[in-house]
Amino acid sequence: MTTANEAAWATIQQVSRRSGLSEPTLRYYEQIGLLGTVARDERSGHRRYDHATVERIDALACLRAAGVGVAEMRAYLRLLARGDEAAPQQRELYARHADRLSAQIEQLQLRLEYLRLKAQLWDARDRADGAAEQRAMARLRAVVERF
Amino acid sequence: MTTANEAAWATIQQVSRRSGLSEPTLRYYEQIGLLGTVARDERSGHRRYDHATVERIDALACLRAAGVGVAEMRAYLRLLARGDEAAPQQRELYARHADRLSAQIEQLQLRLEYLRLKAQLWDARDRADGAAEQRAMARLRAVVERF
DNA sequence: TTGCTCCTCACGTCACGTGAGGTGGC
DNA sequence: TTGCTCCTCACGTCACGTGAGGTGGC
Repeated sequence: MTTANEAAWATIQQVSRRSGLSEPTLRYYEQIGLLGTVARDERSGHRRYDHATVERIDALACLRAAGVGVAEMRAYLRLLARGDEAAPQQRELYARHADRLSAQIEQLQLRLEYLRLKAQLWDARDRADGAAEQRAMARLRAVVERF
Repeated sequence: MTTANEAAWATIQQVSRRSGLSEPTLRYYEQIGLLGTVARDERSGHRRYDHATVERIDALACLRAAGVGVAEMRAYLRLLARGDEAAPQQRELYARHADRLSAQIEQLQLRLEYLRLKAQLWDARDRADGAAEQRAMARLRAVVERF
């Protein structure tokens, strides 16, 4: 007997935590045909995600994180079905979305700087520390320049 | 006479590019009351975003990037209206969302690594380079471990 | 005159989220 | 027996996107 931890399958909660996709999202993806057939426990009807499905969800979750929508996920799955024959297209697809995500992360890092500086600004105001407030405002102006 | 470049106001397109919010989104935010009153050109009816409004949109856009929804944006605006009195809450709000965004960025960086390695994997397969394929797969397993 | 940007209004869409009501497993 | 997780199904929601049809500015 095996526990879920070492088993050949995973529960929906485990897959949700791993992938960052919510449980409703995993059911939704299955319903619209992104996951193929997901095995079930015969008695309970609970989903049992096997290794291949989990790997597929890994890929979909990473694409989703890059802002890819359902339509292009289907395009990806069509390439996947063609195997090594579609290797150049797979390379292109992954590289393209990696580049987009990379640019997106850079933007987010700038926004993060902004949020941190705003926190510092209000902290300075809370402490009535005029000098610190001026420093935060100067750094904010520099960040905003790069928007 | 001034050009838009050096003017005291900005067009919706300029604000859209700066903030990363779409033009429909800017109109939507105005409609639901997040922007207050946006000035208009008398003849054309075109929006003229003044400096204060642009700064407000900067803040909203950064919060949006951190995944903040409309409801909490309103909460933020209520704090803003209270001025320095609400400084501790402002500090807390910004710090909280900065922390969330920071964690989110870390996750995204992991997903980015995954996408890049997948691109390398398919590139190796395309070139029928078995050794490179094995290396990419090994590195992929290491990344997936951290999901 | 010709693009280009902008406008309003109505409706559509995408990707889920949220109960209600119920069943299995330790 | 009691939480806990999971199920289906129907509907709701959030945050916009998308035309249609039209007007102003260089």
